Amino acid sequence: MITLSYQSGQPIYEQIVEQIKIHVMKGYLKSGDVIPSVRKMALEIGVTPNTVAKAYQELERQKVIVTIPGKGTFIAEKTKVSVDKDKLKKIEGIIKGQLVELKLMGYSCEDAVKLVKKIYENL
Amino acid sequence: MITLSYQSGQPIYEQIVEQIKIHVMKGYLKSGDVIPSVRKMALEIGVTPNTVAKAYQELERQKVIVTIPGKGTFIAEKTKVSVDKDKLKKIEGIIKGQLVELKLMGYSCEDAVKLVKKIYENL
Amino acid sequence: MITLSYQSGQPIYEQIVEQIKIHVMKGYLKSGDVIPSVRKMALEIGVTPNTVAKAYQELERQKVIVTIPGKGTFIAEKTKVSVDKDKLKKIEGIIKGQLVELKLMGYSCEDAVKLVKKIYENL
Amino acid sequence: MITLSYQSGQPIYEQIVEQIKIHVMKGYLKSGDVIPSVRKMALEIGVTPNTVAKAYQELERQKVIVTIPGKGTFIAEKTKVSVDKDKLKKIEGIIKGQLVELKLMGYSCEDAVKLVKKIYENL
DNA sequence: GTGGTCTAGACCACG
DNA sequence: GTGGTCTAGACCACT
Repeated sequence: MITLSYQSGQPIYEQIVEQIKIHVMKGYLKSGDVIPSVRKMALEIGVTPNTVAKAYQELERQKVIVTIPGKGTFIAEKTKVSVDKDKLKKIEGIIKGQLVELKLMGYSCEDAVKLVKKIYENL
Repeated sequence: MITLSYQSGQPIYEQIVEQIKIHVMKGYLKSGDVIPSVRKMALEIGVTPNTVAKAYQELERQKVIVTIPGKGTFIAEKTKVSVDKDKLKKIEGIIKGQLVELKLMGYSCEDAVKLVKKIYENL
Repeated sequence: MITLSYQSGQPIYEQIVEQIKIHVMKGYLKSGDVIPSVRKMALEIGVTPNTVAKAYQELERQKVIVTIPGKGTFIAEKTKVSVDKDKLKKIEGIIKGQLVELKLMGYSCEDAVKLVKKIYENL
Repeated sequence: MITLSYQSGQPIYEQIVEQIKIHVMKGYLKSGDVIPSVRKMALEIGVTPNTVAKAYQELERQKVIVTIPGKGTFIAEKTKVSVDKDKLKKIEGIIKGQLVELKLMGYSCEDAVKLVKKIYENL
């Protein structure tokens, strides 16, 4: 369900968050589906429960999942995500940093766009 | 010359590195130009010399600048940057993370591409 | 594990880097082995954690070790080191300087070669 | 007479010292020959007189040259260089460091020896 | 003046 | 617990 990379530099909990979001986006996980408990998930992917808990907290904060105490954790109903200006700015900043690197590596605008398309379509 | 954001979470030294690279890319800084000494720059932007030194060392490692101890620091001659596979993978990973967020915010592939184009052209 | 010389003039962090590389080469440290945390190592050899951290970062840059923040630092899988032309030139320059000294001390080419062989075999 | 590299990392004054020693070794400069004054040399090679002065001081300390106040600076008579144990150890240490790098780059003992021979013969 | 190195101590995110 | 970053201040070698 989740595959982790310890070398990407990306925090483990973020990788969990991101991949669950992707699963939801792709439709592998739908509203109301149960997701494994913190402990089960921790065992499955070989990390400490702490890390999974942190990921779940973040997902809950983003209203992607809901935990019903005593029952379990479920995928939330789809809600329109409001476009948060601050968040968008942050995203742009991060992308900008990566585009700088690409440009220095000789990537033209078209090259970069092609790369982005490839990644997006693979989402 | 350099503007810092203490809220972005991005390390200061990385911000310095990135902005100098951008200045070079935009042509504001050319081969042979002197850049402020570690101390001067530190005073200007209000950080300790150590932090600036770390940024300069990173830039030197990437062959963007050349420092001659006792003389100063200069913009290096342009050299073709070899495409590092690992680095590219890392960049792709980061972009992927941001695209996920964008998609969740309702961005279509075209929207994302448009955003990327806008950012790239502003480089 | 590490023995430092404060008289050689060689930076502490370089000595750490070099000795860990030697340990890896000699097989005392193998892929996957843990090396002491920055703080532990710092205590052991009596320097500040910062200096050890600098050494570790350099080793990571050279792909000798892999560090997983929050978990620890490990010896990386062996990877073929690509021959860097600039680096080779630098090495030749340094060796040249030492050979000049040796020649002035009366060392013939054979003497020098014998010395090099002795050092290499002791690696 | 002297060619400098600002990128080798080797101090300028050391480069001057080394190259003059090489000239002497090769016989281009013989006992009693005059070498340019500090100022002349500084102009010729484009460094500050300070740097040349430092080099000359070092050469004098090593009895390679002698300055006769009011007359000029001359190549000293050849004197047998006594083998200084401390110095030898230092040289070995430096060579060792470079051999580590070479070994990591895949150089065998023979490769290293070949390199050393090439450099020595070019002295 | 320059950059390079080191110390001492702090805060933070991550697991 | 881990490593990453930053500050404040010091000393050194080099130009």
